Amino acid sequence: MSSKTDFYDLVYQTVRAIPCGKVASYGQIAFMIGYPRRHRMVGQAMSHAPDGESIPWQRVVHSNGSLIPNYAYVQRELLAAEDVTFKPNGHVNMKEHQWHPEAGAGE
DNA sequence: TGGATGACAAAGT
DNA sequence: GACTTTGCCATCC
Repeated sequence: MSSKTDFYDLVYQTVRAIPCGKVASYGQIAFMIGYPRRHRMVGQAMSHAPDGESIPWQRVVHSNGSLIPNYAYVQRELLAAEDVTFKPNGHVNMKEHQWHPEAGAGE
């Protein structure tokens, strides 16, 4: 317990708990699992995350709604399939799709 | 052991 | 609204 591995595991479970058509920011996830200062670790957790575990990493975006520069193209396709809408500048409509854990998918 | 790096965030420009 | 600088924490060399 209280290990970095557990932190990653919490991230994976939280990300996996994101409902369809919703997105969450790194800080949002880090905060809800109890580590508001570890938003960086969330990103690293995703980097080390097993993409075979059905982890919707594409639902994880910047607090600003911008996608991951290196994966923006993939995210856009995946999120578009999730019924998520984008702004004319290519950013996610956080206002409409930001995940609210207490609104239904609460831990 | 110490320095550099990274799928970032917040504030400032 | 988009870019730049600073700060945070764990991992890699």
